[in-house]
Amino acid sequence: MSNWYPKNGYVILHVDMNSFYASVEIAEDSTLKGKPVAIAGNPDERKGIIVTCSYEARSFGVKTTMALWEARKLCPNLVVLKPDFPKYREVSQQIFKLLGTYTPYIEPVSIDEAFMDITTCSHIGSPVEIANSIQKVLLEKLDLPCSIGIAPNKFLAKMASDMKKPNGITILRKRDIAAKLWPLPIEEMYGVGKKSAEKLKKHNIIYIGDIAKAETHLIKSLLGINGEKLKARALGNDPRPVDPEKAASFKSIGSSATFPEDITDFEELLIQLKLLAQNVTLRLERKNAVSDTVQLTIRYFDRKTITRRMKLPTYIFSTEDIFYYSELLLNQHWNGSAIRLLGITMQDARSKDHATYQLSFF
DNA sequence: TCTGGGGTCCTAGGACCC
DNA sequence: TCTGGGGTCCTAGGACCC
Repeated sequence: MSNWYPKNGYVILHVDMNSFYASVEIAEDSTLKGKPVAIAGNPDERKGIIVTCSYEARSFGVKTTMALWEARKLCPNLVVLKPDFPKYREVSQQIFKLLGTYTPYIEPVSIDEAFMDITTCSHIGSPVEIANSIQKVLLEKLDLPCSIGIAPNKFLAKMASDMKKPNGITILRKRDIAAKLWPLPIEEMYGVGKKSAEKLKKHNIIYIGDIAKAETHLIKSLLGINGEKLKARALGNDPRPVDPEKAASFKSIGSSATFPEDITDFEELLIQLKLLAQNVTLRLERKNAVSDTVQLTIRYFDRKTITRRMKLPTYIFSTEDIFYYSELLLNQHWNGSAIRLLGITMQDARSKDHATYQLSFF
């Protein structure tokens, strides 16, 4: 059993850190161990929400995206911390470095998640032995727990890592699908959100197994191309390779902010817009990127949200340029109502090196 | 006392060209 | 003398994920 390696297939791991931000804080401050800990954006603001929380906090019913005041009501002793993203990014790098000692075929999915293709790692050990070793190393060196899924493709590995938390290792072979995957409600399937679940339920598609068995034309008419993909995955098929190149790639880079109070004053909006432009510049610099499409997001007091974008004839990257064009967009499209959130996103971003030809015309 | 911030991918309509 | 079909670019918005 522990020597499971398919003759003509891949072995993919999905490594998922458990309540990552909270775990990083607890690893750093041992007095937090065993306490209900939550990371919340704007801990002092009324609009703060729970970003992550420890399993102790979860036992009180505290959940991700829950309003902070609501979480405090459920768990009066909740320890609430501000997120420290630079710290999490750094720990994340240490994690990926450790994962890199097993194989170079690693695709980071987010700050705390990665796929690993260990098909050619049989000299290190069986998949389960490798997963055990990874868990042990991350726990010993960084004091961080993770769950790992082992499967013949990315989708199944992802679903598997979700099945045992925290500290789980789950194998999901093709032959396990009917017993382990199909009984799950569709909401738990990666790629099925609230909207899709609603549509599917109207047609009596309740469990992942129902997606697998559904007529292709039905699922396609309901969800389009994504529906076809979902059906294939529910049947255990996912051709996507683990792509280490993805780590360095990017398509858009942006920054947005929800204000403590809605803003109606134009001068105040400009001040906020400038701050966003500065932030976007920093992010572009970090990736050595430029872009020729500026997108402004406006969320009004009633949460109605619009996006307006502008394609430019040249690449830009300076705060001045980004501010100039986003102000233009704001001027053109603001309807005058109170604004709750502003965001600037540079679309179609690319590395400066790839864009030097166009830039050289300046 | 409602609901953050960072992204990706897909769709769909209109303009324009051949 | 009533109107094809394909391709690409641009824009806006929706769904989803962590």
